[in-house]
Amino acid sequence: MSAPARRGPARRTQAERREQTIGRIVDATIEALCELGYTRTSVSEIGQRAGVSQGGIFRHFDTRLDIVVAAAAEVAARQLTTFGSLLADTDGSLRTILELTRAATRAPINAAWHELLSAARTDAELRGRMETLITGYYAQIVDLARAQPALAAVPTEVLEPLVLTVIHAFDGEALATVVHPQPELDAVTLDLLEAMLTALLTESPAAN
Amino acid sequence: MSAPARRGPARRTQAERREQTIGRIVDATIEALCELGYTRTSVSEIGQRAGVSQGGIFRHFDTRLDIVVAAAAEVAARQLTTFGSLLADTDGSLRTILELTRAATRAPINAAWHELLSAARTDAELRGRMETLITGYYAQIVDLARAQPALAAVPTEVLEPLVLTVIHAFDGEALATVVHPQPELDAVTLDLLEAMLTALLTESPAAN
DNA sequence: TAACTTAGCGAGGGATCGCTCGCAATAATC
DNA sequence: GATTATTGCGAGCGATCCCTCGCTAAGTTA
Repeated sequence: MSAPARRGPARRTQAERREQTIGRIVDATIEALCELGYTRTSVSEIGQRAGVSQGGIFRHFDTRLDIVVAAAAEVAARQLTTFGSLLADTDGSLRTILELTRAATRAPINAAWHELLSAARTDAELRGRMETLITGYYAQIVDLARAQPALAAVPTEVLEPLVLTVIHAFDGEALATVVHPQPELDAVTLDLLEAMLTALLTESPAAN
Repeated sequence: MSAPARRGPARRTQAERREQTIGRIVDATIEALCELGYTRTSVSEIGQRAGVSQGGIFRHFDTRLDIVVAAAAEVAARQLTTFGSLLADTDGSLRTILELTRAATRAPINAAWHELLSAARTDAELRGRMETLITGYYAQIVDLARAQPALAAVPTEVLEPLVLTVIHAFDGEALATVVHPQPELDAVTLDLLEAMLTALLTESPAAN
């Protein structure tokens, strides 16, 4: 009865404890950002969701800002990996790419990203902390697009604005959908985007 | 010396006082939404900008929510009138329409609209109060587009998703620009949108 | 086992939040 | 001019915010 037959959570090293707790805190932060928005994602709210006391959180993060910045990095990383793997498992048709992109922008986790972007507009400190992250995020998205055969006909210099514009369109759509859903237009909009892109690609594949 | 030679603000009726104060409060709210964002637009912040004490504001609005809802209505109305008059004073070319639309979405006042939309996502009460307003707002925007000769070739049933998608693209662009500005892409993006739309219109003006 | 470091807890500080309420000033009514 | 209604003020209430700090628990090192 004195051997390692102990009840409660299994014995963990300090590094494991720390890593797991930080993981729970970041997960909880993303969750709260999605459900409650940026400002209502308070430290105590995060703590309740993560199963960590308010004070305990500050053992791993100096300020609330550090927490949300870590959450932002995690959101970007997850979006890139999930979107990348989804993209690899399908036919590379333009239609499929558009559908996956819309699904990614409407995913709950992307709402957390929107919250952070929106908050960064009026929060100079958050904006500064997110700048390089956002630059890398967009760059990797464009890289993913560049590897798609369906977009091979797009001139290099217009690929970036094209990809970003499509994403912006879906992002704006996702934001508007929450307050003003129009499910009957979803299919039409996707047809429209596909038609516009194919028309653009078949008309002047190299020039302009 | 007893005649109406009185110093200070001119004599106003109660209706005038009320109307002017409410106007200053709404203006201050829009201003604060642009500069500080939704949650930092506190009642005392609004009061300072409007020159009204915190308690005085509650003579005209029962809750903070009522204030921001009034501001939302004012923003929508202003955007519609200014955009409509700008549109009437120019050639109705597709390029000009796109440029005006981008300018409207990047205007400071539109940031207030974005703040309200974003906040409405996680604030059920605000969302409920803004629903009809947003529906009417979008409907009037589509009506403006429907009156444009440059878009006469667009089939009626695809005009709405087309207009909304372009606006969403500009909205998303405006949001991203704050944290990740790419001024060198602005012109290219506009060229791209114009090319996509003209390609769509010239290719299949009636079918599909 | 003893000494030490790290992880976690929760009460409390200082600040701000939305909102209430008694009071003063202005306008309307008699 | 006297009375009443409206507008405006600002101290104060309860709640919540981020963060600090003294403390215990868990893991590490000797």
